[in-house]
Amino acid sequence: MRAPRSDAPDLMTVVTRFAPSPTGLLHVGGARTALFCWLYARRMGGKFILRVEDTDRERSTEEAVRVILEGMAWLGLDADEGPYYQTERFDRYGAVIAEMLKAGSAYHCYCTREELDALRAQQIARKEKPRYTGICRERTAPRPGVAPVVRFRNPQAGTTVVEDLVHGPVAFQNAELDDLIIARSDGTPTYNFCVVIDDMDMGVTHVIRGDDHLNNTPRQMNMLRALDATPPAYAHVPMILGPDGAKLSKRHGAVSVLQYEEEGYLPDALLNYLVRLGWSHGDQEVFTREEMIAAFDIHDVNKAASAFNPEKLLWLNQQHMVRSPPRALIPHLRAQLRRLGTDSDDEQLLEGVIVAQRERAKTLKEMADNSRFFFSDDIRMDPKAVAKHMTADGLAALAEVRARLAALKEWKASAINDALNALAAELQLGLGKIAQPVRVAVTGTAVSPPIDVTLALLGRERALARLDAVLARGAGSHT
RNA sequence: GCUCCCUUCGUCUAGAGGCCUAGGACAUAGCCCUCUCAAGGCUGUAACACGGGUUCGAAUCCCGUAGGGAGCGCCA
Repeated sequence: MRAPRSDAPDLMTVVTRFAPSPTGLLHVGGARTALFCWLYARRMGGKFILRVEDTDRERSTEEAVRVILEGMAWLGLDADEGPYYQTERFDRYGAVIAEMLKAGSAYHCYCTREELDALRAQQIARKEKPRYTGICRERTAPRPGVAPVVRFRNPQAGTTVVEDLVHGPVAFQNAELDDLIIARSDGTPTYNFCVVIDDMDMGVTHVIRGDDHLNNTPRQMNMLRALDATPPAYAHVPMILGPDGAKLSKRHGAVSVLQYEEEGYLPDALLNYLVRLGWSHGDQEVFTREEMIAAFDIHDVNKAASAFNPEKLLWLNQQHMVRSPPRALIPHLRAQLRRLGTDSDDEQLLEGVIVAQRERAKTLKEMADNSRFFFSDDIRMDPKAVAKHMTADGLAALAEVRARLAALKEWKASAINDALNALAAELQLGLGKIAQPVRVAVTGTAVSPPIDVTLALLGRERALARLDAVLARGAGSHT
């Protein structure tokens, strides 16, 4: 019944845990809390536990559990233990409650919901803090016809100080804390109690969680002390606000982290963004996973809430795309291509496209969008680009380009570049006068990677075929 | 209402009494580079919430004020 940790205080290895309740999605706020827990455990060579807080059977769903697990997996936040489920530990909670009842640190309360509601209403009317006044604290006899709840007997005097790792010491008067319910009238244990028992049983040394739990902490510490256990270290990290500084909403980030996968973000980029929200390491902005682990310290986390900035996330995502080995991006690009109804298993082409496009796209989705013409011959011609560049002059240049390119011995970017430049010089035109019609002809748009690179990647056959198609059409329209 | 928390450029942050004429990054403006679009380089605009103290000296320490947030459930 003791916290394992207190048996071996000298073997104080760090144990953290992420404990989401499966009543909603894993959004960026939760993901950041999970990240901090994970990072701190990794940094300290400790253990990271995943625990699902599903005591509220009404609101918990299996779907939510799945989404949370998938989100954690996508982010690469691997747990050393778990997932544990609180619903599988009800026997244990029941045993502890029985013990506390016997020891007198908990008691039965026979007040009905109606009575409690009325009490609360009165207190609010009197502009008092709504709280349980301890009506049943000294009651010894049961009240017929009422199934009791169990309340924790909180100390009424003194002060409880939370030595918070991010906030510093925070003092609470015990008199401000009322006797919270630890078991409902149907016997099921409540959240604040389960957390305490789980953290104790699992040997959690560092509770890293959202700011919103700071007020719960003194009660949890008091329960731990009533159980003769030493409270863990606490770190309450601030919440994430929407870009407008208001509470995070669906519009801007209160969506599943898996949404970011769909939109073409790299997990490491999202993690990088999240870790820099409320934490910094000198002037460094871009971190690999390893660098984050090496540099992270929970003590350096800021106290203030911070606003989510999608633009910076975008920038970071590009930084990560540019810095990671191109081949590593292949599966990601292919996943996005499939969403567009194409695909390719030509690794050389894929890698070439990634290198050519990574500086021109903020996300992999955008990269795929901009790269369709590399993978599908069914290209859409942008009417504006056609109107602007497929002029009589443009078509004339195109015909000449076609001839020169067809004569090329070697189909590679440098040779193509030389040929185009030579032609431009001969015709006394800027390279743009030639490159743009070619670009429109082979890509359908006025925007693409450098024309030599684009043609080289496309390959001789496909490039010439596309030029021919446009020339045929162009000739037709002039007759 | 009560308790607790928070407050540096638009945003993320650096800053632990003199190094601050407040630094970096995103965004933004201009210039350079340039076959398009980007990327990149350079330059610029832009902040210590307010008021009192303490001190030779305060973004940094103390006290108030204002504004924001959280908690106060048989929710988690």
